[in-house]
Amino acid sequence: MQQWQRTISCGDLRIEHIGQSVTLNGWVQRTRDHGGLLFADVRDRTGIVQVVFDPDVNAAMHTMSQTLRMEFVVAITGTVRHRPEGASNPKLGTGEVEVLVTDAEILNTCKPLPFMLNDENFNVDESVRLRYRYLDLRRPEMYKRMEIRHKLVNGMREFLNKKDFLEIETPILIKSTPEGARDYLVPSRLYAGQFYALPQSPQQMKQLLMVAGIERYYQIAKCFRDEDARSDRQPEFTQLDLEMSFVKQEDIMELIEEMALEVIGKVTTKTLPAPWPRLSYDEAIRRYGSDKPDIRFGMELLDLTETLADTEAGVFRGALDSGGQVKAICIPGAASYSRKELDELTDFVKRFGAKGLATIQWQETGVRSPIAKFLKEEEIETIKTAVGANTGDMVAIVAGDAKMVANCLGRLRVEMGKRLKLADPNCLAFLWVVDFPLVEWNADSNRWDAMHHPFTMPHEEDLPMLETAPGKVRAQCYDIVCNGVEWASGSIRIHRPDIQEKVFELLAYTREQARELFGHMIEAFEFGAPPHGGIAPGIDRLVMFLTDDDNIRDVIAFPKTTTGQDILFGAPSTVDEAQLRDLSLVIKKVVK
RNA sequence: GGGGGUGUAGCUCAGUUGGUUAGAGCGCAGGCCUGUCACGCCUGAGGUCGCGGGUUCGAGCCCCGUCAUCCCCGCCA
Repeated sequence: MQQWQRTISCGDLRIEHIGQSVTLNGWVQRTRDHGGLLFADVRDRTGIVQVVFDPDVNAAMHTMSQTLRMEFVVAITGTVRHRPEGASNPKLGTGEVEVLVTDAEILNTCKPLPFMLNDENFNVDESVRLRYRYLDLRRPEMYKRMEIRHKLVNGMREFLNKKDFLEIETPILIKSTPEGARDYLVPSRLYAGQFYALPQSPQQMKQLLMVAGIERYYQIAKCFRDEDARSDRQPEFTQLDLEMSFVKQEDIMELIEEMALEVIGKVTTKTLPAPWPRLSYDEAIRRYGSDKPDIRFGMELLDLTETLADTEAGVFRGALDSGGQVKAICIPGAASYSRKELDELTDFVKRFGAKGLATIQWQETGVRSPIAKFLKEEEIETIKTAVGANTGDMVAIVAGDAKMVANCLGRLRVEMGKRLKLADPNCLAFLWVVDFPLVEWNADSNRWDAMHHPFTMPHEEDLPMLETAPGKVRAQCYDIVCNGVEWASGSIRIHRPDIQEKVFELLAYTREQARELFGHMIEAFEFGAPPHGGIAPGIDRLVMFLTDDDNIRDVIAFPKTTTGQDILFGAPSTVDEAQLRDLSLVIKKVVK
């Protein structure tokens, strides 16, 4: 074949091309050899089209076609024609037409595959897929994920460029600050015993860019955190990192909401309720038991503390007397749950610190409850009224420390929402969670910890409480949550050295410690730092929302396993002793 | 750091109470077939039952350890 480059993509072929001679490039998805005619499905990234090798048209090509195997790389030249009556394939976009091959060339062969790329019920162990990721990514479902990801990132860039943002790269080798997550460390060759760290986020750099007068910055930023992975968490992930000067919280929130609605709206058919609701942290915890509530369904937490204020039931009395709470969710239709199912739910909440799960089931035949003997009949009725339960429903009650109660019932609510399919899968329910506490008491280390990070600006009107009631100080901090998952986190930063100093003091940093860790930041703020703030939405998670994936690895081209390894490349790996010597690292025992 | 699931052919899986030569579908190899599209039909090759140890006359199956992977808790400012 003289000229093998494509003239059209496989997936684009339609009736309007009938009669044209075309050249296709792609991979052989499958062949169907009928002895005479041989059909082959040719795939490129746009789709699949059937080509026909007919011995009466080109005997040599027909003979050659019998050597074709799955995933051979081919160039096909032929005439587009209508498929015969009754032979069209409605499953393919190109199903009305086919290409009658006049010439063809095998551009490359392919070994027998380690797994089938085109199984209808694709179900291959992930480690096999990752080992051969370049094959896995050939599958149209994977290609679509990469394409959606690209479109989202591209949309964000276009939107922000239009709004006069500058995209600026920040370094990957930076200084380690032992705050928050564990740092990935990179040994320095020139300075024995010293290390760079990979950024957990470009947080400090982008703030310095604001001091530098950039005013509007963004970056599609890789972030690194050396912590254990999860199905929705990788040690290496991507954020849209963004920072603005001379703005207030409201400005950033409006901008990001506008961006998200515009960019996401272009690539999804899911419903995007707008404007996004706003919930204070306190309200989110109170109603949903979580600072990242899924608001696609109700089943909100109900406070029984008042209802049971005078109860003599030991389980509740103890919690109330020690200043705790009694809260509940009402689960519709759960009155029929068996003992086994209830035990399972009890085990579920116990994982999050609950001592137990008190249940009351209102069945047709009467009330069924393991705690009935501790409660007066009218108390059970009061509870029923308080939670609005009907016959057929069940109330699940957790008592104890407020934080634990919220967490347990919040998790139980999400779990039951899943089981009962209460959430609309075609809805992207974004919302803002605002007014986070600035700091949180850490009982283990007996000190206040920053809830967001130590550069977060308190609410102006709460500043006086920094010294008197730090736990009540609200931060100018705002998260975006979607369908129960944290998507973005942002804040207005402290730009005044005096406030920053007070916060460091509150966080129990000595002047020396603060200088040592954040001296460069403190100093920078002394040189005319403008008021500024920003936000950082997660790219991987956004793609997951749109592709309905619950596995973050599926939206990343080359992800790590849950155990932090790269199966394709074999990372991490041991290195030459010479390399270690260069880095002044002596490994006494090589750990596999 | 902890809890749980999985590991048998290239892939997906079955494998009875511990008992002869470990099976199926797909893929692969050879053959037949001119309208299939998960083409069909015939034949064949293909196994360190994750690895190591133990119990037993005998282990894919039971016990101990270990490795890999997945899910979760801790952790993730």
